[in-house]
Amino acid sequence: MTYHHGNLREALLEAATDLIVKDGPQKLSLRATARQAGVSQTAPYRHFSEKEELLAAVGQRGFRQMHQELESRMNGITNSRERLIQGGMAYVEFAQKNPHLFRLMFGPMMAKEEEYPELVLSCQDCFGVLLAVIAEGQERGVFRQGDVEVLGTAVWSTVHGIAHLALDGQLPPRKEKKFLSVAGMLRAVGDILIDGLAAPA
Amino acid sequence: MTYHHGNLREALLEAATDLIVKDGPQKLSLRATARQAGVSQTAPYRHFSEKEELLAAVGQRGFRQMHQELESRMNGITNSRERLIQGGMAYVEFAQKNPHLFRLMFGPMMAKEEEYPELVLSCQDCFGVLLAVIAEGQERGVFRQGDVEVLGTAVWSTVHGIAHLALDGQLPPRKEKKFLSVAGMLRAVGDILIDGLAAPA
DNA sequence: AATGTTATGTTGACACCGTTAACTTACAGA
DNA sequence: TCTGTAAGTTAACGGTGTCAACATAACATT
Repeated sequence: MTYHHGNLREALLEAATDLIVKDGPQKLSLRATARQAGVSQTAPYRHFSEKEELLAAVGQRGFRQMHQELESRMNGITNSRERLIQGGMAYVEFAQKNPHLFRLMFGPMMAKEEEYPELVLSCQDCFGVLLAVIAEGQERGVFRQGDVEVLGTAVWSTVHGIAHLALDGQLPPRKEKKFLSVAGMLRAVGDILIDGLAAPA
Repeated sequence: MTYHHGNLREALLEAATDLIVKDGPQKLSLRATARQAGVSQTAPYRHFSEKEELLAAVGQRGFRQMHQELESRMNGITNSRERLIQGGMAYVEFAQKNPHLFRLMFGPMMAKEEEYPELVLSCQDCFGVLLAVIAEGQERGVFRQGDVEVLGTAVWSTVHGIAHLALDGQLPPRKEKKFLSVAGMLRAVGDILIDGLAAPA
């Protein structure tokens, strides 16, 4: 038993992630996080200047995890169109499996790039995965020519929007159409988008 | 000066909206809201059972305002394709003009349909505007056939995603491409999507 | 007009929270 | 071994959400 914890920063991130996954970022208290890590209530201030900084670090961890899941899902698929779809599926599934974390990742801290540059960078890392797929598809003549970032933004926006709407329970379209799963919805929407993205015959 | 306020519920919503627009929903305190409305700190509990219920009501108001702005923007435009684009523009501009409110509207309360059915309904009202445009375009043979809600979800997802990414400062694509405005981005992305949405020649 | 009920406001209190200040302990290099 | 610094502690401040108990105004019935 040491007075110094040794690796408190990581322990706090673990604890905070646990609590957030359970109850959402709104409910997270710094004191509860410290408690969960078995440490006094002000110990976190040796590692994070304020609560929001801890939250940003948790978000950054989320992006790293998502990056990993994206790559492992698309691994081994060669068809560009299918790679894009599977990447989108992994993205949406990540959001559905970790709704609170996803909301935190794209929460209000994202808008403050000067304060949390690392958070923004780890987000852009994920975007990079998408850009690579599109560039590859362009080289193979599967996708239309044009600025990769513009095409990428089109895809990202759509997938990101689907993820958000799914979290909000607005997907699949309501009424009596519960038979359309989120995955089915994503494929249907993806088909429309990719038709527009396709290279002219 | 009356003991009874007369219309405290509306006054509280006004006050809360003001405070949220200024500092975001996170910072809003029920007590500050009461203060701003010139009333004791527990008076709000006569109109809202808890803080979140007040927030949900503010979000609902946001959806009503957005609905209005959507309709007034698309008013008078006949070309279906352009109607869709302009509607999307109004949607994204609303998000950019009211970032905190937009985040609140699509915040965690949206996921609890049983607790806040009216919030969800006022959201679907906005979706309805979009569905109408698409159905109209289908009748005119401008858009491809198919389930209106599926096509609508495709468009909504994209526009919604763009709005979110814009709030997060991820739009326009970073690097040196600041020349691409959000509006320009929306049009570029919209073109891709609508190409996929177009009726076969 | 008098009276009782209910809706709407008030004060006071409780436990919890974020954050700062001042203090203590462990370790690392001279 | 001494000393400075990093990493922990306790104590305290003002603010917050929420509940219980109380007060007043509006209204409905007679």
